[in-house]
Amino acid sequence: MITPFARRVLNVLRQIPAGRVTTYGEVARLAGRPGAARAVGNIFREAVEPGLPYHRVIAAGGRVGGYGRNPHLKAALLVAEGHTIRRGRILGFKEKRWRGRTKGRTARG
DNA sequence: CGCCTGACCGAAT
DNA sequence: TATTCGGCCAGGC
Repeated sequence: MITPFARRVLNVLRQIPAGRVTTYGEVARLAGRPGAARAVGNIFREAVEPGLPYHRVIAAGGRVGGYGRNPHLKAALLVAEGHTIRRGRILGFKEKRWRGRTKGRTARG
């Protein structure tokens, strides 16, 4: 079902650069609904749009989270992008965490 | 509007 | 570190 919110959520999803990860809560926030992390997960679950980096959205604390009927696939895709997963968590999560900025600036600009 | 579910989050133990 | 519990929100009926 295409809803305005789902629309924005998928839009944010497209902004996530490869090699980085973000959380459901962050996506919800960027989509304009802070706290709707659960809803975001539901949207991904129903979303059928191909070509979107669903696997780059993980749970808080660096936990991999779910992935429909293929939770292992999510981990595999993340590892394939250069991440390291240990005990269901991404190592160096806070280092690779995407904050919603594709245009990283190193001071001054 | 109420009821239920879920790819969640944060705090407490 | 792992487990438990309450809160939060969107979607479908």
